[in-house]
Amino acid sequence: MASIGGSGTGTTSPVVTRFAPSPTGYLHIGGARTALFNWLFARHHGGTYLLRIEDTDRARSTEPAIEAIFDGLNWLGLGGDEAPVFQFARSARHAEVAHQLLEAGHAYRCFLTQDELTARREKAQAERKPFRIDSEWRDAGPDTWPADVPYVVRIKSPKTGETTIADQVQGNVTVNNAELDDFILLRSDGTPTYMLAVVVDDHDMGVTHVIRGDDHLNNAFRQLVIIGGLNWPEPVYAHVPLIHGGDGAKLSKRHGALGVDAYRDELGILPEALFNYLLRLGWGHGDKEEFTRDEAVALFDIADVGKGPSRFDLKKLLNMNGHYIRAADDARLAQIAAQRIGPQADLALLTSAMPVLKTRARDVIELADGAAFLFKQRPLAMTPEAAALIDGDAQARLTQISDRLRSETDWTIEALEANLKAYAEELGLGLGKLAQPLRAALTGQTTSPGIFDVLALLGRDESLARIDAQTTFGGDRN
RNA sequence: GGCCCCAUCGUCUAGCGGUUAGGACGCGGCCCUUUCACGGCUGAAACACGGGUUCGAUUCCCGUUGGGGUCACCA
Repeated sequence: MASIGGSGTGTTSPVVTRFAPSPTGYLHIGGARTALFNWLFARHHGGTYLLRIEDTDRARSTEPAIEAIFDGLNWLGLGGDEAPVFQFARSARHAEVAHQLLEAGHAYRCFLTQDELTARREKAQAERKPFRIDSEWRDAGPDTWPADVPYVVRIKSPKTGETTIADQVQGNVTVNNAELDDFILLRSDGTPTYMLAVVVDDHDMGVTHVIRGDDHLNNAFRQLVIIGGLNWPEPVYAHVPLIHGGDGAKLSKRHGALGVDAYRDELGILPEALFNYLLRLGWGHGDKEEFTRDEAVALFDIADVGKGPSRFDLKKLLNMNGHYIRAADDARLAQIAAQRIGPQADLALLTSAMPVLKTRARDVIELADGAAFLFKQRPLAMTPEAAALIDGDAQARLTQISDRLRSETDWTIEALEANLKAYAEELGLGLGKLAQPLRAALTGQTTSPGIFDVLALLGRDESLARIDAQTTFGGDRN
């Protein structure tokens, strides 16, 4: 085990990481990657990976969002090692810690109202001066406290000196303590703020490594003030860069930031493909592009994560998805495709067709579309291009083909191929002249798996029936 | 605007003082071929700029430019 001990204790404690989403929406792609990195880091070090739902914002947290997050996480195989912690349920403990800080003199009651604060903020802005809360209540004694007036509890941030964090991804980051304000720990209604809750929960959950989005880097300094006041050990921090959209702008909900459920349901992505893609976004290991879960666990190191934000590239995800589709088990793919095709999808047929279907699909949608011809009802609906292929000449040949195939006793790919190639030779034509009209008759489309595969898959009776339906006999030869 | 962070092909990245700057996606060409794919081969494509340090900078330092993050009784 690596000796990346927390800066608090000298001994190496078992690694504990956590993914702590707030359930105000689905699990988005950035969150999924943060979860992945936490999971990978914990696994790599033989540690524990925990989940915490930060549902203290009662107005915005919803039950469906919580379910969507668990659903997405489980789909990716990133469920927590223990039952998830719900932050809101722990508010009493958060308040208890705030009072501990109050008694130790590291926090104070502040009676400034929101209106007063807003006024001061606006004044500072008007004077183009940076605004920093400077509450006169910071050092006020109990004798000056107004009675029956609500107050908030603020932390006493240091006003001098500087703090540096040895961030595992960003390196050493230093900030002047003067930049830190006396932020709120407990609101005037007594509820804890995020800043307090995170620190308390991480401590109580035994979190040793905090791996989260870059947008929390500034918060880490504030959280350190609380940790210092409590004399708790500091966790190791690793702030990973955010993921941007293809245009470089922050990936937001209206900017192509889909929930992972959309990648599965609407884009037809396989979980192992998304896992691999997310892993490669911001992290690399030489020239290696594909990683199994085990390889990822063995090779992953949070220190190797890039410091700059990366852009999300759907084309590459799709390409990777194609790789995983080709590598996936046929029965499993048949199962997935069948859900999209409908009740008429025959699993056995679908499974046997999968080898020739999956090289032609980058996602599950294409896979299902490519399989659709297998289950079409006669007479087949023709695409305009396919219909155009069946002209008078083609119909005549189709009739000939029907006759030849009808007397074919060996309905195998090899025999069928030999048969039709011989016919093409007799006619002095390329196989393509025969294959395209045949493909149109058999599938109603101009593209499909190899024509002999199609013939074999459809079987003698169905093949002949589909061909005859397109000849001059109009399918009525019997 | 203050503070913090970042910077290699269009994109994801390898590189960790001396390389023809490598791979992948995408793009072009060729091959395979009954269509479409897959696959194989191949081509174009990058060290943001300016100063240093050094015998030598993509690599180390500073600045500029550009991009991002953050500044709530949200999380």
